[in-house]
Amino acid sequence: MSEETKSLNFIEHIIEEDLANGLPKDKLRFRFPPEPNGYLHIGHTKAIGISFGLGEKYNAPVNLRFDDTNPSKEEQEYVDAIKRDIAWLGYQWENELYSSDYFDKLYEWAVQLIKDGKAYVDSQTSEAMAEQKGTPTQPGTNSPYRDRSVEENLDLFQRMKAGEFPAGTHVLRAKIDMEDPNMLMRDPIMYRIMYAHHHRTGDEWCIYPMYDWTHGESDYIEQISHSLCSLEFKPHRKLYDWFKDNVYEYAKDKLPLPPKQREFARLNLSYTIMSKRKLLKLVEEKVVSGWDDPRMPTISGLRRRGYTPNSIREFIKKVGVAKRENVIDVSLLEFCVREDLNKTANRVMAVLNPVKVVITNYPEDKEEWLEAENNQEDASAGYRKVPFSREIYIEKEDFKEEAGSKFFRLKLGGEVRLKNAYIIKANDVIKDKNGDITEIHCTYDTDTSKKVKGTLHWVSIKHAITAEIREYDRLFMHEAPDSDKDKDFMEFLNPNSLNVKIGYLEPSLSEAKVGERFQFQRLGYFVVDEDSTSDKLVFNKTVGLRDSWAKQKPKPQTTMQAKPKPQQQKRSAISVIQQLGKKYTNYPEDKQTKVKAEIIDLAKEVSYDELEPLFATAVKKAGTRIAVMIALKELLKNGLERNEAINEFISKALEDKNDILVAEASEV
RNA sequence: UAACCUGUGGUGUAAUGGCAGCAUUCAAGACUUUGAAUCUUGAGGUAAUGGUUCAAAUCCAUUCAGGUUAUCCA
Repeated sequence: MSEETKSLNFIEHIIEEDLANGLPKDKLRFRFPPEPNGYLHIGHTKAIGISFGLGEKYNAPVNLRFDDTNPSKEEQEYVDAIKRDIAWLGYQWENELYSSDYFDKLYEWAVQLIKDGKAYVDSQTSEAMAEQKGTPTQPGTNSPYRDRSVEENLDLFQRMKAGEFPAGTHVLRAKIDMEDPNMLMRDPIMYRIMYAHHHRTGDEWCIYPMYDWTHGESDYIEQISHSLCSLEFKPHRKLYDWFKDNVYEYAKDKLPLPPKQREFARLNLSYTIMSKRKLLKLVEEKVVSGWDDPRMPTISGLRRRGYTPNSIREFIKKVGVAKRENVIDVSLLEFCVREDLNKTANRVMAVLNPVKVVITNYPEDKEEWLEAENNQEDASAGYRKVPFSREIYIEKEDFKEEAGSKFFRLKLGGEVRLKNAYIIKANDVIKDKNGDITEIHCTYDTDTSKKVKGTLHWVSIKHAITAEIREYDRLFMHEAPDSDKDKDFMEFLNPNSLNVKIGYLEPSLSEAKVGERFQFQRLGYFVVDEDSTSDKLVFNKTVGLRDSWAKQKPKPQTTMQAKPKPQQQKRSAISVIQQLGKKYTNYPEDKQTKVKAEIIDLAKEVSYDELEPLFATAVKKAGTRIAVMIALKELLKNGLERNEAINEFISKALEDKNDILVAEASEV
């Protein structure tokens, strides 16, 4: 067997084990089963990435199955949007399927279960049934209809299907166990009566199967080998298996592979929400412009924001798969787009907060078209020309009349390089009556070989084109907006999540097309929004560049006072000694020598009061005792007086069965 | 407080009993016609306590903490 050096996640381990136990590789089959009741968001991408990723890894088919068993919530619009988003991410499904395709088969199996005495029609109100259900701590009680005869059940179920009863009057239940500690096993409902138009089956059905009855059986019909879902479905597994085991008896000849449900932790992203219901609320209350608002965590929102499919797939890969609750920092997502866009986005110059610069020694009617590299990360991206003239804009932030040596940008009397152009020196400023700077007067120097610390981006005023620039901040000001028990997530909305301004861009951008991505040098990545028209460009800011300068100065009026990172405290010397000790006996000799020296060094910072409690360390923990002994020796050497406790600790150590400990102790 | 699940640097994820890695984040430096990128270096971790073992993040026990499950939703 070839040694797999790459690390596997727990699902891959399960699959490898199944393969090792004889599951043929060509039987591997996965599925992604969204309900078409909303748009896909970044959280779904994890599930998509897992199942489709496994498909790619094992060269196995992955079905796209719409779980459409509740016609009151589902719409074709969502089906279309989901397909578009998955395709955009670059995944290919084997078959496009619908749970509703299996309504006939499910009905047939339900009848079979009734015949076998494993399902019955209950005719109580939902309140009465809830009452009998019990609680997690109290067992439930049987329905009075539980022991109806097979004939009666068959008759009623058939009439339910035929539309003879109003909604809510009857349900079909599986007959399992009302006392099962797992609430889902207490005679779960399999069918309810619902007179609703289904986006695919129309008015053909008036009874609809419930999730638990549908999902596992759909997996089974499609011969899915591993059915992967999020952790919240863990309690459903027992029921999933119950249905599967029973149905297997009816169909095993034609459908030999019983699927296996496994659960992983869903993705949570800091400063955002993932609940479809809550996202819908943002749309309905017009907090955002729609499902594809660039601030939304939906795939369509991220797409419009300028994220690339690649960056999202990379993000999902980095996030990994496990079973513990997690909150992923948005900075990881941002890292992933920057990494991708850095390699692919062409650089251009744009000024968003302009101040005018007049180059006094540059002729008024002169203009030059200078060569600029499109992307130094990609030699094939080529060059373009940018116009230079006597009057240009630079960013207000890039000029100060006076500043310290840490300020690399333009200041009076200082020199700075203009990207792709010349070196200029600021000589004078002109101010209006409010004292605001209206013009900076500079002189230029054609010798571009000299070294200057700062480089600024700029645009020629005469040639600049304007565009609407939409800058976004996070939608919520709380790290976990929907986790607060007392406050509604809407209270954490950031009132300044959208900032619209006019930007001045180099003229080459007049050719830019919707969806095209650029790096505005020194500012960030921007994408042409679909709101652009032939005479007005609109750009969305995808993400800023990393800015280690901004971190050094106190943040100006940011609305979003980013929470200071919890200090990564240095650990105390004693706890480090303790930790080093734990493994001591485990190390090879040369490492022991190194660790010992380290402990001796650390012991200089340790007081006797810190050390003494560790004398009581369990006898078995020889390593820790050795470390304590080494530290103690160092303390004694530095003048610590011996006392009762020390003597006892040493004499006990001398009798220990661990040779290293004895050796250390005897040196005292 | 019934059942089930989960605890590894700030965050995420590896290590199936054998020297706790990787990524991100943060910090310092080098380089730089983007205070970007790149490169170098550093900081930071096995929830606690016992036990089994030559050897424990890993196995056992106890404790602690967090989560999930009670819709004719999925």
